[in-house]
This record gives sequence, C-alpha cells and structure tokens, in this order.
Amino acid sequence: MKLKNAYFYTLREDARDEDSISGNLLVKAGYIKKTSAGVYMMLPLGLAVQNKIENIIRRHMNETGAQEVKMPALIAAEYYEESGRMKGFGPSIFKLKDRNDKDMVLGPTHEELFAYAAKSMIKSYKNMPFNLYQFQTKFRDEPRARFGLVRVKEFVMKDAYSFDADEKGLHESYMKMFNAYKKSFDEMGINYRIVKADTGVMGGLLSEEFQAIAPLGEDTVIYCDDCDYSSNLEVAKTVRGEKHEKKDPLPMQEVETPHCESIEAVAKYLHIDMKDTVKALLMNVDGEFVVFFINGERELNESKVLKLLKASEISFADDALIATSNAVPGYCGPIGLNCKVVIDEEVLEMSNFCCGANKKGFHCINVNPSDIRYDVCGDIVNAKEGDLCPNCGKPLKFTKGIEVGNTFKLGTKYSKAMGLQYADVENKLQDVWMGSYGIGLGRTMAAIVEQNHDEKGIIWPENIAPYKYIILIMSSKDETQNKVANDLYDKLTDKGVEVILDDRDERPGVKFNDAELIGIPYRITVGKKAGEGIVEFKARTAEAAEELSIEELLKKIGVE
RNA sequence: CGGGAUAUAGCGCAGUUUGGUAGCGCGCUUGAAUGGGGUUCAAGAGGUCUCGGGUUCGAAUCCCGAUAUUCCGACCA
Repeated sequence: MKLKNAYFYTLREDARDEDSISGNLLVKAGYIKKTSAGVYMMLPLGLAVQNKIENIIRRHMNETGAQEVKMPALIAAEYYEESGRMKGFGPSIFKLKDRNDKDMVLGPTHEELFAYAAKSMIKSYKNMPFNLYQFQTKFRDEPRARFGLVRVKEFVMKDAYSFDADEKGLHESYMKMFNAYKKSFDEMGINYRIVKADTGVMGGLLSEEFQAIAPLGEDTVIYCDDCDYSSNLEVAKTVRGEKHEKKDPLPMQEVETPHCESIEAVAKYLHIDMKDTVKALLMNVDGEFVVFFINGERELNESKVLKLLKASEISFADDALIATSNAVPGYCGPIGLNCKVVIDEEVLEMSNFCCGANKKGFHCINVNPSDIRYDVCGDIVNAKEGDLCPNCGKPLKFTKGIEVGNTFKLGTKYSKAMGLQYADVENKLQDVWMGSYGIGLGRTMAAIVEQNHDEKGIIWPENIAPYKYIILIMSSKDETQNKVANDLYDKLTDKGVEVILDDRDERPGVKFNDAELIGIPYRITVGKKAGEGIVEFKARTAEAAEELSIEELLKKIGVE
C-alpha cells in the first residue's frame, strides 16, 4: 500500500466517545469508525488485521479436520422458537418481519441452524463424528455497548459445532477444538487464561472461557499459582480463608439502630466488625420474592443463585413485590420473615452475629444459626481476596479478563430440541452429542491492542499486524530518496512481503508519529544516506534504529 | 430498562448563566520557506448551532417535546 493514493487517515486527538484504550487507538489510527452505538465499520487497516486473525484461526480449524461453511444471518424465527431460545435470549435478539409478516431474526449464534444442517447428514452412528465451522456476523442487541470492539451489537464470530454419537466422542471432539484454540491464541501472542465458566443461555454440561488478561476486562478471573486451578468468578466455589471463631451463644437482643439502612452504617453505629454481620438482599427470582442472607462483607453471586434455585432470572425486588411479605427494607432480618429465605452456608458457621430485626430502626445482635428459619442453604456468594483455592488450599489470585473465546460441551440439549437423532449399532434411535465453540474476532483484536500498546500507539505482534514493514521517505521532494524507497517497495512487494510506503508529502515527524500510532512492527527510514545505499531499520519496540545497506536490509527481511 | 451528562465546521471544544452579526485550536485549500520527531508565514474555504414545536421585534442561548451519543447498575464472543 502506498499511502499517497490510499484510503488512510489518522486523528490527532482522542476520540471523545471511546471509553477504552483499544477503542480509542483503533479509531484514532483509522482502523475502525463508529456508525452508531456498538456498530463499527472495519476500514482497510482494520479489515487487514481481522483477516490475519481469521486466517490463523482458519488454519488451526482446518488442521483438526473441521469444514468451513457459511450460514445466513437472516433466519426464520421458528428455529429459535423450536429450541426455546427466542425466550432465552429475550430482548437481546434482533427481531424483524418479512413482507409476508413472517417472523425473522438476525442470528445471535447458530446452534439451531447447525443442528438443522446436521440432520441432512446424520442417519446413523457411522456418519459421525464431524465438525463444521464458519466466520459469520452475529447480531446481539446488547443492553449496553461499550469498550470499543469489546462489546458491540454486530460482530464477526468464528463458531464451530461438533457432532458425536456419545459423550466420549464429544469429549474427544471438544479436546480437539480446545487445543486448536490454545494454538490459535498462542500464535496471536495473547496473554490469556482458560477458566471454568457458567453455561448461561447456551446451556449444556461444561463451559470453559479463554480470558485475555486486561485491566478493562469485564470478567473477574480467579486463579491459583500453586496448582492449575482457574475459574470465572461467577462459578468459582467459595472457600473462605478466614474461619469464624465458634463462640458460646449469647441471648439474642434487639437494639435500636436509627437511620442505619446499610450494613456498613450498622457496623459503624454499633462498633462491630463487618464480618460479624449478616446482610439481606431482597430479590425477584422468576417473579417470586426471595430474601437472601449473606455475610456482611460478601457479594451475592447471581449465577450461583440461579443454579441453586434452578431459576432463570434474578433482579432486585420492587416495592410491590416486597409488600407481599413482612420484610422491612433496610432492616430486614431472617427472624419471623414470612417469605422464601435462602442463606449462604457461611451464615451457619457464624455465631453471635448482627442482622436486621425486621422492624424499622432496629437490628438484632447475638443472633445464632439456631435462631433462624430458612428454606435453602448453599454457596451463593462471590469469592474474594483472601479466599483459598478449592483444589489445593493456597490463597487465590484475582485479575480481570476479556472473554475472547468460549468452548461448550452442549450435550444433547439442542439435538433433543431439534430432533437430531441417529441409529446406533442396535438400530435404536439416540440423541446426537453436540459441542459449540466460539471466538470473537473484533474482541480478540481489541484484547491484543489492550495488551500491546504504549503512549505512542499500537504495537502489533508480527502475526497480527496489517503490514509487517513501513518505509518512510524523509524528504518527499528528494528524488534519490523517492527512487530508493520506491525500488525497495517494489522489490519487497514482488516477493510477497507486506509493506506500506509512506510517500505522502508530510514532514518526517508526522510520518514517524503515524507509523508508531498504527503500530507497524518494523520501520525502514529512507533519508539523507539514501544516495550511499544506506537506510535505517527499527523495530517498533526497539530503543534506537540501526543503519543498514540495502543488501543487509534485504537479508534481514529474508528476501535475499 | 433505572439514574446522571452531552449534542455548535472533518476532529476536539468555547459561546447558553444575562436572547442582539457564528467563534477558537487542529485538520483542509492556495502560495512561499522548510525537510530526521505533529515546522513557519501569508491568504482562504467550510456551519439548517441534533430534530420538531413554542415564547419574542429578534433564539445556539429561554420553554415544551423527540432523537442520538455517553457514563454508573443486570447479559456474552
């Protein structure tokens, strides 16, 4: 690409409406351009990067024997009605009608269509296993688009689907994909961790996420340095590091706590430790009013709650729902409460604790587990700093991650829903075992930028960079420099080397800054010594440039 | 959806409180100088002040409504 006659621009100032480093840099460097909230254009440089990522993944997919296909994005709603996910996705699915008033959707993910495609292929156990994949645009009406390409409403995903006769086969197919994912992300130079995760709207038996480590990550990744344990916070088992001291129960007592509607205020007012308090959360679980009691220092983990109660939705209860019980917001306690009560298992270990008295302006102290009535007890809180590894008991570490890939053992959930069956050896009909595997391309691009940048701009890893080299002409009016640079450009291009020639009539400073902003790995500067056949070579990450003859340069690049 | 902020030239912003000729920086065009880190000088072009109503002699400015963007809380590649 020669910049003088190319679609190429950079911005001098930060984008006002970008809230992440990667989003800002990609916009500023002219890789992407926002058209509306959560929808971006991929400009030439952006598409070049996306293609790099795509090709790495494609190669590793093909190595496993998977076959590439392309499903439509416009899909009759009936497929999602059949699987029950029209409801599952709720408002996140883009719905529309065709001219005959037929309900259509823009596909948010494609399990249904792949199961439908598999039906044509699968008659008996002899037709499996196989694996299909695609690179395809997904549409999800996210409640809140943010962080540049990290959370958007339209994005390209590589999604793969495996089909096996039994669980053992699924496991083998799963491991193939899992390893291909590892190879792909390793090749891209991403710093990531693989964690156990919630299966969420996908359902199924197992979900593992590939989390790119980055401070702006939306997920909390928990891991242990002493063993290989790692997990998403949403499913990590809580193993408390600090045990509660068992004390002899004292008589329960009601105390006045005026204007103390938060547990912090109560603890402060009564001069007690937060860890000796129990707080209440008044929630709406699938329309039912449920009160949760957990240690005052903990946070409720909604994924665990949904799993424990086999429910599908949870939110804070509104006043009308609260009014169906005798709960007093701000002073809610488990004693005498006439609604469903769920407690965290930690509460049973506590003694002489403090909680709401269910009476405005009052809390109880010296409450003990024997004083309270509950319907369900389980692990319903988030692990936190100081907690221990469920595997080996060493202290856990916490970090933030961007989920760039996800693998699911779906089991027979979708084949059951879609009637995908096969005849086994005894000619009995059996459900097909499916797996599904996704990688977000734009999100991967964003994660790479989050992990590879400095104050000057992006620093692409070589495998991902849109171009590997950029040639800068220092003085655009100097004939010798122009000739040397153009000859070099032609030679490299002929050899298939990806190179940009900055032949614009700009000052050197502009060219240096742009080259650094767009993050090309290697810079070749053609300047004053061009007449002697000498140019400069500098890696984006190097401190200083080195002078090389053209011959030495070509040798270094490996074309001669 | 709940709550806060913003919308003025390609980009980033002032002007709105107190109504009275549409502004600044960067970028862009032309010319000149310069040519190794966003250079300098000179002359220019560019706006339906988000949209729709209203008040007023007069509205970017005041009032009402809509839309969009964005930030803080529940989903996912």
